[in-house]
Amino acid sequence: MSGYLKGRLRREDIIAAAMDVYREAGYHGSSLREIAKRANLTHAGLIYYFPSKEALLAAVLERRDAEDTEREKLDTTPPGVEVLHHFLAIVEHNTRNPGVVDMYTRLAAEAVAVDHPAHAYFERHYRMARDNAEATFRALSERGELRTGVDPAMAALTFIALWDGLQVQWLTNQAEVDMLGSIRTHLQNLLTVPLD
Amino acid sequence: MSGYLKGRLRREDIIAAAMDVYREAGYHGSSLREIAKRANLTHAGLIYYFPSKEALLAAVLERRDAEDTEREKLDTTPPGVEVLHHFLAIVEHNTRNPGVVDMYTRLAAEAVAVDHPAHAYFERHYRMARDNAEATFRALSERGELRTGVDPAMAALTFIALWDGLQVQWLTNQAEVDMLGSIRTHLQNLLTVPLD
DNA sequence: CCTACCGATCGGTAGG
DNA sequence: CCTACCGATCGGTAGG
Repeated sequence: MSGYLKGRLRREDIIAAAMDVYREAGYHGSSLREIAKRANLTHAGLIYYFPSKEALLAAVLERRDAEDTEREKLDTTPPGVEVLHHFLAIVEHNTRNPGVVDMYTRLAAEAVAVDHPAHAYFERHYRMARDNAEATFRALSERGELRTGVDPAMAALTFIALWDGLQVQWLTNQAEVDMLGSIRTHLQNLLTVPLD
Repeated sequence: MSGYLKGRLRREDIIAAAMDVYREAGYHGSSLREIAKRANLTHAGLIYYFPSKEALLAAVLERRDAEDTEREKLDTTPPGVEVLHHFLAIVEHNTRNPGVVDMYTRLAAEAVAVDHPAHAYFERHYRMARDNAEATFRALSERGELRTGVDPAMAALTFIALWDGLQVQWLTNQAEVDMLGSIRTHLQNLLTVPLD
């Protein structure tokens, strides 16, 4: 096994451990010592791989985006009902992966503070999500597939806000909250065509 | 000025300072020393008034509820469209008080963690909000004022989730987000009668 | 209400 | 990648 490969695997272990700890304690609440312990090394050893606490956070966010091949596909899907199906597929995927949702929600909430190291990341993330949704609703509107009086920009904002809010409710009580059904129903209520 | 009065005023100062710091740093991110400094005493002095960090948090949440005479009024309003007007009045009031919304959102997000000292408080808070909304939609449904096929329980969950999600978006970008308009439009879309 | 202190924990560095 | 350490900060206590 080459030294480079070993190093890469070690980094992956550390990132996975960091995601676990961020999920439980947020960024500020987590310590390099706790993350290092779960990756079986000392906190000084961790710093050998990631030069600072912030650099590790950046690596975690970067890998999360890299994993999101779904988002990649989203970018290349032409605006229309198909995009809504893509959104729903992501929600369904999330339903089977509460850990990632939990980590993301935890960090996003913390990063509302302007001086949080992930603030810029999430600002960009949300803007892209909103723009994407707005373009979709606009295309639907031009084809007459959006109910009369529904404004694409407001529909986009409402959709993203609903998605976020539902994740929080779902994380608090997964048994009682039908995240996928609620979003599907909400979208269907905006459309003049069936969503199936 | 009586000693008791002085003590009560001092406590109010400390609680106000705590709300400020919680808003900026959350509960775990804030220190008794910083809160104390803003209330013009030492952190040991603060502990003279509130025996622990958790006791101060409890006092902050308690006072926030006490201030919410609006919620009190909500409890005594019979289910129906009038309750929706009450909800919208709260949203409008919040629009003029970003500080309190910010503090609440920050704490609520942090308290998703089950071992957070405010976890039980927010669980109760959300359950009450959801139950209240569900009873309202149910009453509307029985009078035929809810659109066909709208399920009161799902409408309540969706409404609370949307409200929460919009607050986060609004806090991040107050200029671009029409919180009140979005909620009003969403509600109107569920009804068969005008919301005015 | 303060001064003075405690034990614990933090991110990061030195030096190997 | 570790041991050993630094300066800073934390919540809480003692004792007045």
